[in-house]
Amino acid sequence: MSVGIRHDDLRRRNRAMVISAVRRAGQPSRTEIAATTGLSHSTISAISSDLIGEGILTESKASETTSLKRGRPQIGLALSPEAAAVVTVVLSLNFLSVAVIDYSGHVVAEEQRRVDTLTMPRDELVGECVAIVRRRLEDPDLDVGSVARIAMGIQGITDSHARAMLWSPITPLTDIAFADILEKEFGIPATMENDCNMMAIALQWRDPARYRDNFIAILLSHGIGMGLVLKGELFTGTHSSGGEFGHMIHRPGGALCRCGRRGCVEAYAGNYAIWRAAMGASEDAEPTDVGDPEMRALAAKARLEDGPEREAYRRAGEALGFGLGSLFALIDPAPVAMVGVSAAAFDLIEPALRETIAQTAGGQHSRSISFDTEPNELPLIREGCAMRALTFVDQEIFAPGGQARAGKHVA
Amino acid sequence: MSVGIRHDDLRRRNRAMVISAVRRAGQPSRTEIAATTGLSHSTISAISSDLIGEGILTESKASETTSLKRGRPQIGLALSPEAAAVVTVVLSLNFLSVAVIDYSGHVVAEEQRRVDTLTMPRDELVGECVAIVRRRLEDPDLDVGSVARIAMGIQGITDSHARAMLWSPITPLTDIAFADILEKEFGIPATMENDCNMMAIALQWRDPARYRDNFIAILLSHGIGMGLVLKGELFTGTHSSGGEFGHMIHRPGGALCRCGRRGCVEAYAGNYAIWRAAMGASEDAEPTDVGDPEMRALAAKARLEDGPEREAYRRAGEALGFGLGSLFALIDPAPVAMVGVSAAAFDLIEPALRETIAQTAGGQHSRSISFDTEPNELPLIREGCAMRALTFVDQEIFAPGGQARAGKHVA
DNA sequence: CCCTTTTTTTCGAGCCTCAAAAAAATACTG
DNA sequence: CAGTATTTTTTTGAGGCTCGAAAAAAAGGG
Repeated sequence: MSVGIRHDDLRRRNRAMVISAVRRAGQPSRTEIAATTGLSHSTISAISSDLIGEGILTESKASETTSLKRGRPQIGLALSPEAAAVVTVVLSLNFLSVAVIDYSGHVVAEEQRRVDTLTMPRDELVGECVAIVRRRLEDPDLDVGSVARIAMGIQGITDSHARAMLWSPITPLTDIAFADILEKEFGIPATMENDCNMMAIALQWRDPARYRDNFIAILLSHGIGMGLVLKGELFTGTHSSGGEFGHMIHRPGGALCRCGRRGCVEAYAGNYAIWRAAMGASEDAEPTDVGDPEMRALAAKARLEDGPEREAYRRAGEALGFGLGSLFALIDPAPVAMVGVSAAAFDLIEPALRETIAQTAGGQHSRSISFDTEPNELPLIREGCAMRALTFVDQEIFAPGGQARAGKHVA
Repeated sequence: MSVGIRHDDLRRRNRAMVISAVRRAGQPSRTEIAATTGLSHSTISAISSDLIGEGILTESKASETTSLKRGRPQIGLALSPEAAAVVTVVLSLNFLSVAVIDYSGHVVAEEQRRVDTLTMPRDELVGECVAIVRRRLEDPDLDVGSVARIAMGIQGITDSHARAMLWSPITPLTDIAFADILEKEFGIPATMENDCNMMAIALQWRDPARYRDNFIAILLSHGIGMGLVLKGELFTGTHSSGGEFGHMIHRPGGALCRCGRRGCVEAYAGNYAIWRAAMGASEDAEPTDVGDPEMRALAAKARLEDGPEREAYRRAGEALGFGLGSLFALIDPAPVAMVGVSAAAFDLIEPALRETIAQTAGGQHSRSISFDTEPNELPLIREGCAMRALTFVDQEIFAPGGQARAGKHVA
C-alpha cells in the first residue's frame, strides 16, 4: 500500500529533482531549474546552495550565449565531476569491457579484454570480471571521487532485483549473482542489468525527444532481445528482467531456437537463424556462432541479388513483424530502435516487417510506426549502465532517506 | 518532466491517502490509518477532523470486535454516504444498465433495459443512454448527495483519455464520444471506459490479496478482451484502451475473425468461434451471435462425450494458451481471472491451455500460474466503473489542487 | 555615471508534520 | 463500586519547508 508523504521526504524529493534537472540539462541556471521543476526561485536557491556546499554541484561561468542579453548573467550549475564515480562492466560474447565514469558522466578510465566466455568455467569467468574491475580501481593514475556504484550489463536474463544473471547465451553457466559478488569484493553497491534494458536507458538520454514515454529497443544480434519503456519507465517482468521478445512463438513447432524450443522469433531473426536459412541448412540445424563480418558479407550479397540470402532476411522481417504486431496489439504502436549488427541490414528486413505488421491488430497505424537503427550496441549498453548507476547515486546517495523508516515500528 | 512537490501538495496528497485508506479498510480507526499510511497520529487526527467537518467522513461507533480489548475503544471512521454520488452506465450487447451509487459504495438506484444495440442508429443509441441516466437522476425518490461523476463502461476499444468509444463489437457505429455527450447533457464529469479494464479494477477491490500488483483479467464472451494491471496500475495503451489480446495473431492466415482479419486468438476462442467449430462450420463462416444458454448447452455436451464440441473447446484453449504464453514472455506469469460465460466452461479449456503455455517462453513456471473463474461479467464491470468513479471523487474532488498550477507560466 | 534589466539571495509568513504530553474512554481488580 | 491500567484520540509547541515579495547583485545601454 502506498505510504504517506512525510514532511522530511519533501526536501529529499526536491533535492533529487534539482540534481536530476542539472543532469538532464547540463548547465542550467537556477532560473531554468525553477522553470522546469515548477518550484520557486527561493527553494531552488536554498537547495542548490546546499548542494554546492556539499560538493555535489559547482557553479560554472555562464554559458556563452548569455552575453547578448542584458541583466545579471545566469550562473550555470553543473555536476561536480569529483563528487563521486561509478564503474560499468559490460560482459558480452567473448568480450569484457570496463569503464570508470566520473559524476558528470565522463569516462575517465577504461579497459577491454577478449575472454572466451563460452568455455570458461564459473570461477574463471567471475575471476576475470573481478580482476578487471580491480585493475581499474587500483590504478594509481585514477583520479576520481569515491566509487559509489558498479553497474554490470549482460546479454541474457537477469532477475527482477538486478542482482543476478539467471541465464545468458554467452555462457552455459546459469545463476551467477554478479551483483552480490562485486559488492562483497569491493564493498560498493552493485547491480546486474539486462543489456537491452540498458540500451533503452541510453536511448532515453541520447534522444529524449524521440525516446521518452513509450518506446522499444530491439537488439538484432546473435539473439534477439528487447528493452521496453512504458510511461517513461523501464518495464521489467515480475520475476525477471522481462521482455523475452525473442522467444515469443512465431510458428508453433517451427524452426529450432537456441533456447531449445521451436518457432521462436529468434529462430528466424537471430544472426544464426538468418545464416542458417541463407546457407540452405535445415531449420533443425543446431545454431552456430556467426561473426559480424560474415553477417555484413551476407547482407551485401542479399542486396546484390535475389536468392536465399535475401529470402532469409525477408523471413527475419516476417518474424520480427509478427512479434512487434503482437506487442503493438497489447501496448499500441511506439517508436522502435533497432540495435546491433543486423540493424545495419534493416533495409533488407523492413519491407517484410512492415507488411507483416500491417496484418496484425496493432498494425492499423503501421504507416506511422517509425524505426531507427544503430549498428553498434556496446556503446549504448555502457552508456545505459553508466546512466543507471549515476541516477542511482543522484537519488539514493545524494538525496537519501527514502523508505529508511520502514522498519521502525517493528522494534 | 516530473514536477517538484510544493508545500501545499503535501496536505492534498495526505488527505487523499486518508480517504483512500478509509475506502479500502471500510471502518478503520485513526490508529489503524496511522499504521497503514505511516503518518503520525497527530497528522491523521488533524486531517480526519477536517474531513469530518467537511462531511466527507463520519464517525461510526467502534466495530464490535473491539469490546474485548481494554482501553479507550477505537472510533471507526467511515465514508459519509451522502457526501457525493456517482452514476455507472454499462452498455453491452443488447443490454443497457445504469446504477446510482452513494459515496460509501452502495447502490441506491438502478435500472436495466434491453436495447437492440446492433441495429440502432447513432442518435437512438445515444438517446437511450442519456434517457436512462436522466430517468434515474430525476427520480424524486432518489436521495443522494450531488452526483459528482459518471463512469460508462463498454465492450470494445476506447481512447486512452477515456472520452470516447472508438470501436465496439456491440454496434457497427464507431467513434462515439460518450463522455463528452454525457458531460454536456448533465454537467457532470464523465468517462468512457473499456469493460475489461473495469473488470480488472473490480477484481483489485474484491480480492486485493490475489489481485494486487500484477494480474490479468480475460473476458471470454462473444469476443475476447483483456484488462491488464501492472505494478498495481491499470495498463492502457498509448492511444487506446490497449490490450487487444483477442486480436493477437495465433495462426497467420487462419480462421476468420469478427474484426475482419484472420487467425486472431478470438477467431478460435470467442463464443462464435467455439460454436462455429463445434457445428462443423468452415473457419471462413461469418461470425454469428450465440446466446449464453446455447453456450452452456454446448459446454454440457462437450463434457458428456468426446466429439467436435470438446475439440472446439480444446482449440479455444490452445489459442488462449498461445496468447497468454506470448504475454507471459513479455511480462512474466501473473494470476489470471477468466470472466464471462465461457469461464464456466474453463474445465474444458484449461488442459489444452496449460499444455500450450508450457511450450512457450513464459511457460517455464506454467505449473505455478493460477486461474480463477467468474462466469458473470456484468456485476464486475459495474463494480469497476463505480470504484473508478468513486476514487476519482476521492482524489480529484475531495483532495483537489492536483496540477492546477500547470498553466501558470504560460500566462 | 546612472538607469534598466535580469538573476540570485534574503526575510518573514504561513503551513505542515512530528513528538510528547494531556485528555478521554473503557476494562480490570479488589 | 471506586481506583488503576490500558489504549485511543486530541492538544500543544517546536522545527522545517516552501512561497512571495523585496532587496541585492551583476551586467549592458545611453
